[in-house]
Amino acid sequence: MGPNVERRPPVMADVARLAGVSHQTVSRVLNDHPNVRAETRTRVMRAIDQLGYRRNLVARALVTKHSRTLGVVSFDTTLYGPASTVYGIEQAARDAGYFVSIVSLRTIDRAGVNDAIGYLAEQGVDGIVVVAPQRSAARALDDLPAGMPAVAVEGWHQGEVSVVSVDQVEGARLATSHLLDLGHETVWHVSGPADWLEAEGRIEGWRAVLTAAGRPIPGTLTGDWSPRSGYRAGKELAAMAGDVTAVFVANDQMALGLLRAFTEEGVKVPEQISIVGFDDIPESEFFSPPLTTIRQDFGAVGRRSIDVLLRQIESGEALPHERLVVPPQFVFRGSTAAR
Amino acid sequence: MGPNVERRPPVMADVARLAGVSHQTVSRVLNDHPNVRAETRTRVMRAIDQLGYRRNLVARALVTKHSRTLGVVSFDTTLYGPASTVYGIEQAARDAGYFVSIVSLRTIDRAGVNDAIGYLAEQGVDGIVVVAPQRSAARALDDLPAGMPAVAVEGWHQGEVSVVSVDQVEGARLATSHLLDLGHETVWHVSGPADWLEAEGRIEGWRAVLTAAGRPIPGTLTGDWSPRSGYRAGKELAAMAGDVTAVFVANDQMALGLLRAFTEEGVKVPEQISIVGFDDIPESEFFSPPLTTIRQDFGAVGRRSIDVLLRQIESGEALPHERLVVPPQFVFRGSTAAR
DNA sequence: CCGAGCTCTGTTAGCGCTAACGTCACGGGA
DNA sequence: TCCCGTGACGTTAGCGCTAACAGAGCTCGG
Repeated sequence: MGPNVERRPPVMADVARLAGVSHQTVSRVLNDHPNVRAETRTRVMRAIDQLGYRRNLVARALVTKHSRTLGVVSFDTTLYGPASTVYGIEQAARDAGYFVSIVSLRTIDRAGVNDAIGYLAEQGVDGIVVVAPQRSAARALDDLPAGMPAVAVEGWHQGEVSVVSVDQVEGARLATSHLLDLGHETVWHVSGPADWLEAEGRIEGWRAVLTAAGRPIPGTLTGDWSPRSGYRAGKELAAMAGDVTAVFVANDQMALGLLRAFTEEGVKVPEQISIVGFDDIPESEFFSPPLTTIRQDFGAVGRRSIDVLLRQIESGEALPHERLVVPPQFVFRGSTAAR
Repeated sequence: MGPNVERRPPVMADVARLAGVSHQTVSRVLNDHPNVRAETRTRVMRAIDQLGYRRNLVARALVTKHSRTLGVVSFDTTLYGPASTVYGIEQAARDAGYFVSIVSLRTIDRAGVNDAIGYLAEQGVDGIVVVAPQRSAARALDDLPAGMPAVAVEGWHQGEVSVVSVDQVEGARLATSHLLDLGHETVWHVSGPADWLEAEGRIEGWRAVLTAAGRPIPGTLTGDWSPRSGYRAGKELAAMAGDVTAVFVANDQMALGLLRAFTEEGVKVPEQISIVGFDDIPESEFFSPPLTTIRQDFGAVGRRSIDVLLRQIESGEALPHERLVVPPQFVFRGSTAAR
């Protein structure tokens, strides 16, 4: 044990000393500055891995004003949709050389989202992605710190920020039209919870198709995205089995609940009632019967949102906010049949 | 437009000037230092929100050597298990005042995990959680940067770091014993992919119970956790319907695949074959039939891992590494019945 | 043959904070 | 009265990096 018992990690100056150059030259090597002699470069490199040196990005961020870190605020990343979106975001960010700092909210409201954004701002993120599926949460984007690049995912469409989302209305249209094309007189709808933008969009698309076709519009049943709520809705629907022949359910998990309820009540799918879901979770294909549904490309949403955000960050300017829409895709499987 | 067109965000010195104190006093207010007069404190606070000042945690981290950020490296956070674990981690960390920086690997191997750890170390995280469900990945923990606090989740049990995991062997025991208690002669097993520690643990527990009971041990079918692979296994099993009366499937998604295959082949569950899954994903309760399974408390795993990690960080010392085990829970539903 | 213009490297001055120490006023015990 | 402890600040010196400039040695054209 010499005098340096304190094994503090090596810093740039240590590398410089060992390589016999100035610390600035080390910095130049690390940042691929062109004006460094090849011989000097290798000498520095040798010193670097001899000492096991790693540069301190915190110090770097302090002077460059760029942390190369992006903030993500999301809600319940346990759900398939948010989880997939965040995954897409993280992948795209890392491919572009950015880190991702995540805050996932337990309950989502304006204050919570605001706090989260505040924390991330203090932490020095270069930009923020807000996965804001609820109206109340999306509004928090109105009071972003000045000059903070940001993008909303599945969010509100008329704020000061760009928005990337799947076209929910179109998805609902596809689902509803499919059912009508099959000869069903009308289509019932089990919706997501109020205040969720996705739920609203799906109701809108469903209603629009029925209206355009001049069909009666049944009252909607409201769920909370969970299989259990779908199960409850299924029981209700089964009770009116004669009247109901087609149901568009706002997500696959609730559709599973319906399927279960119908099985219990002896209602045959698709013989008596046809069902269309939404999301295309990996399980849907193996439901009994396999679920006809609308696929959302969450990965694409994540990637696109990072594209938009990075363009904003790297231009250094407040670009005009755009609205990017990812098309949904109809997936035909066994839960729907002609009347 | 005055001379200060450049609207750079306010810094501590700006607050100090406005409040008529030194920047150090501002710092003291921000850090709740006791020796500040109440009147001074309020004056500073007023200046702070008059300017909309937010402190720069990057600068703070540079001098304190603590970023209050934790790194998490995980694999495919789209899957229910990892997603839930990461969610638990994030919640626990934030409750303790820490941020979470995530790296999710596309493919998991030693080099990838090592790189991820390296990035996080450069970024100045105070500690790292590695969700390392595969043997190869778990080994990357052997070459952590010196002095970096770390904890492995669902990982290898004999490294230099603490490990938190659900007791997979015990879970498999519960599943297998249940089936034997029901009067089945033996139990087949559809396992997870090789190299996955969870898959190994479940095989071990299953085999141990059969061995102890002196029952024949059928060859295992191997899946990849996906419903599709379960479906394939189900087709095989259905072909030998007479011989097979009970199957323990290594996760719920594959169990869903089996269910589907059995439905197609006209094999009745649980009348002809009983099935037990693993995980208790939210959907399981609504499968047809509802799935008997083993619940893993991923949230608890996440929370415990943060406990261990923070204890390490805050003690500032290399504590003896421990092995924390979260008990699994048996959940009886409709997919199993007496022979 | 000389200065303009390169390439390569070193020196200096911060980035925005906190730690450590210095200073000053006050107050109470001998 | 003096002394010293203590509360409430201010001042200074970095943390580990990069940007900006400085300077030394070289090439090359007129």
